[in-house]
Amino acid sequence: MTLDRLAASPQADRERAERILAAARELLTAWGYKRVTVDEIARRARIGKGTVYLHWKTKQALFAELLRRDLHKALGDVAADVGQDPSAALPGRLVREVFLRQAGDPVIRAVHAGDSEILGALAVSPNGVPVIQELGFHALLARLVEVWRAHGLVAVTAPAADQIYTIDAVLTGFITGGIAVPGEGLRPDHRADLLSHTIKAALETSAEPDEASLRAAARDVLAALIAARDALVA
Amino acid sequence: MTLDRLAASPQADRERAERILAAARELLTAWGYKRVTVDEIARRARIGKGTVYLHWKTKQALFAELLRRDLHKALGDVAADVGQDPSAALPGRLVREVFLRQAGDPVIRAVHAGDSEILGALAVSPNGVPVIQELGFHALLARLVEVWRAHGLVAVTAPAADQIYTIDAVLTGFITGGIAVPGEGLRPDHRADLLSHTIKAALETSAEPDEASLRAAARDVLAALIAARDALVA
DNA sequence: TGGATGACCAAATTTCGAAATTGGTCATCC
DNA sequence: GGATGACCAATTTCGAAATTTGGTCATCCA
Repeated sequence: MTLDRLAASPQADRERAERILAAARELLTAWGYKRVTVDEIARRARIGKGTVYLHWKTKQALFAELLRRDLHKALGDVAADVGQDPSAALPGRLVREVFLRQAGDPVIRAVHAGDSEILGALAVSPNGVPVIQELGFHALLARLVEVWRAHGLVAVTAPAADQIYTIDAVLTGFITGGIAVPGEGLRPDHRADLLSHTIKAALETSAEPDEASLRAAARDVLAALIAARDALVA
Repeated sequence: MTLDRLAASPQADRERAERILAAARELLTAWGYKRVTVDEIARRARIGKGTVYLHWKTKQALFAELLRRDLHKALGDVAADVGQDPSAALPGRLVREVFLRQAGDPVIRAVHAGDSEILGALAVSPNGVPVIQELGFHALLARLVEVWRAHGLVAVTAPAADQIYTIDAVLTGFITGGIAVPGEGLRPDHRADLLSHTIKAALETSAEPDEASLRAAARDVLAALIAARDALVA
């Protein structure tokens, strides 16, 4: 998404873009989209303001790439987990990983929570569609459910649409946190365990999956994650 | 919570208070707390503005009673269900009922969702505590989990605090709805079914409860609901 | 000579005092 | 003596002036 235009050297050019993105990320989590000025980003990256516009056409485009970068990394990390251990492809386990990524990254959390305070103009795309949809999260979730069903990891007696909705609602509930329970007495990884257990109980088949089908499912889940990750670059 | 003060007749006085509350409820759901003026309420109730202040000391006090009234009725309704059918006391069933009440009542929904757009100054009490906590929702939930555990309807292997948190998060997730899934393609009662199934799977013991303990649990659940309801009046 | 820059501009946002509105009171009136 | 609406202080809204900011481009070196 960087503008095509020659620089001193492709090497230096890329490194400069990284410096700009790093400055933008810092400011975004600290101040939120609206309060961050391009001037301030340039100052932190120790370049002129005009130089920012040699890399991105608009402020929005810059932050959109920032979002894609973070999400790209998160999806890659989750995919790596699945590659390491096939059982990480199970619904409960996978949702657990997603939860922990957002707990550890303010930007990703903002996306999942639809936090317009931080996301500002990025919260909804020009078409009025929430970024998280724009970013293909729903398509990925639908694909994952499809894979899980195909490999018998979740019950096929219930409609896939219901399972998608359930996962989305439960994940959102754990991310935003409940209303009634005061304070955050629970550690993120413990909350992740509760979420994992809930998803597992609500969706996974009671029978333990055999090694072979789990391994096959993991391969498809991995492919879906990588496909979703790579789709971000397009 | 009405001010103690003599009126033409206790009968007429009470009826007038009801007219005021009805007008306030209409306006609250249509415009939200902040945009509703006491003047407009009085106009709709066809009385002078000063008369409103013969019933409540402040605008906040008026709406606080409105909230309590709606919640009082909802808790009574749920209690009635449990009285009718003991199996309505099961976690999944009970949460289902709560979900349907909030789906059907804009004021209750606003309370559960923490909708400060509608609740305005009511969203948080003067102490900065969310209304829903102030209204004892957490205490009720804790008590219900305690009862369910005592009667073997939910597993006692997991800590009660975890179960309370889980119910709260899941319920909140279903009320606010997920982020990724576009549109509301699902009917409220169908969403209620999915919620019910999720809670049941995540918390209830696998063994079907015997008639006797279910009946005993229902009695305690009923008592807890009534106690929570009556606590609103204090 | 072309990549980097910051002065510059139109548009959006913030400021802040004036004007209007509103929660709450109370002298007045049936 | 219960009900009322004119009235008041305090808050909110309005709006125009002042400031800020996203984005451009003539200028400047390396």
